[in-house]
Amino acid sequence: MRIVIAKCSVVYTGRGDTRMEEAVRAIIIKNDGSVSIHADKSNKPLNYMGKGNVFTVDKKTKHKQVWTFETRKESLQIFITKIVSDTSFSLSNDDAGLVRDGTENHLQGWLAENPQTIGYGFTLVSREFATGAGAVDLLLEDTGGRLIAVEVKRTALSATVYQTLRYVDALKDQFPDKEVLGYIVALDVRPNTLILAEKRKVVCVTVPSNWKEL
Amino acid sequence: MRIVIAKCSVVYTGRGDTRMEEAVRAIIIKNDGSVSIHADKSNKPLNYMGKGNVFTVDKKTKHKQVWTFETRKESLQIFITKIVSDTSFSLSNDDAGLVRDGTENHLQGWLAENPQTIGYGFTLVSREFATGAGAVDLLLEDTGGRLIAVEVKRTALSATVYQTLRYVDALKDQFPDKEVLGYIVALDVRPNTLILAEKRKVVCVTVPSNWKEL
DNA sequence: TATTAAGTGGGGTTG
DNA sequence: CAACCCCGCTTAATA
Repeated sequence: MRIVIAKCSVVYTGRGDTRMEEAVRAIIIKNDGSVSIHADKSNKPLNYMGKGNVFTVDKKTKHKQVWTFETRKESLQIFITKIVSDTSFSLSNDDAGLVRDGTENHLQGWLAENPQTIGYGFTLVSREFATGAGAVDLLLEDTGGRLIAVEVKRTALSATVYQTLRYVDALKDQFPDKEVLGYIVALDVRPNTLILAEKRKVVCVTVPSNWKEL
Repeated sequence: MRIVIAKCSVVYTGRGDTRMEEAVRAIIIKNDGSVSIHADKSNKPLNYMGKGNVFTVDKKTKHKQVWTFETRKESLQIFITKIVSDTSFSLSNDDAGLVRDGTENHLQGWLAENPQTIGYGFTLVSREFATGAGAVDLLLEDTGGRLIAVEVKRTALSATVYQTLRYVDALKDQFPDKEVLGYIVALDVRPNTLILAEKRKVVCVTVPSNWKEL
């Protein structure tokens, strides 16, 4: 990992076009070839390019250089005016990285094992059940033999309601003799989404954020 | 801007929960208080926290420290085992940052002024026209007096088709005596999206990525 | 390989 | 503050 502090301006062309006027910034070049350019604020870089680029240095003079990072479709050029510092460090190259807990996937798994928390007497029919409109997260059945199509989300938005309705319609086609209900189970259901869901007869269940402790 | 190279493990709790085993990583602490932790790959940090946190250091011994970054809702703890390097740099504090060109907004503006590029004889009725299902990007009219609801996107996905259909339905309610057509104009239309769009009678128009030069 | 969906998504705009 | 939508989104799962 190489960290360069330099006065520079930057031009990017590819998926979009961006440019930055001259300023003193931190340039981080990593082992995999990725590069990011940082100002002294925000955890996000001002500009960046992923691994897999070709890095070339065009030395006009000792203090006038153009660094080019190029892939087939994109190019990032750093016009170096003055280098303040240029250091390389050796980090762990077997870094296991980040482990996530409590994602939607965990929640879905837990709900599959505890369907009665969604509604009294509910039992699991299938997980990721394939309908004509895509796979529904959970397919349940209530004590009256009605099918329950459950869409699990961290945050439920209005599009989630329409998504659930498509599953319900597809299931009604598949099982013409059954009654089918749509449910949304989410950590966060927006007020607007709730209103829309009620209008379209979709039930929303909010899961407390500490569901893991149950 | 302070750059620390250290052997450390990390725990984050807040919007989600994450943890990282011990490894040598780069820790970047900026002037606005934001922090990010980097491995020697990817332009993105392994873990981070935005500005506005409270930074406290709990020194067990010279080489055993716990750095805590806390906001009201989140907390990031870095368990420092060994510090390899600890340097501070002064960057521009008046960095003007990034300027973007050629975004979807630009495209939408250009299309509003050149509606005939979408279809022969099309004329602009309104931009960001409010329907009951949200604002449609462009509302046009063809020579036959039909209304054209245009959704402009960089990349058109299947959800875009449903979004357009909701606009079309809402416009039919608003103008029961008019015929209403749905159009998607995008730089990139995925094959699957195209198939779905044809099935639902939504027209897709692909804009060449060099539209700016026209 | 391509498509879909999740993310500690981020960030801006509008009501 | 919430809702909505774009982003050079990125990234992982999946068909």
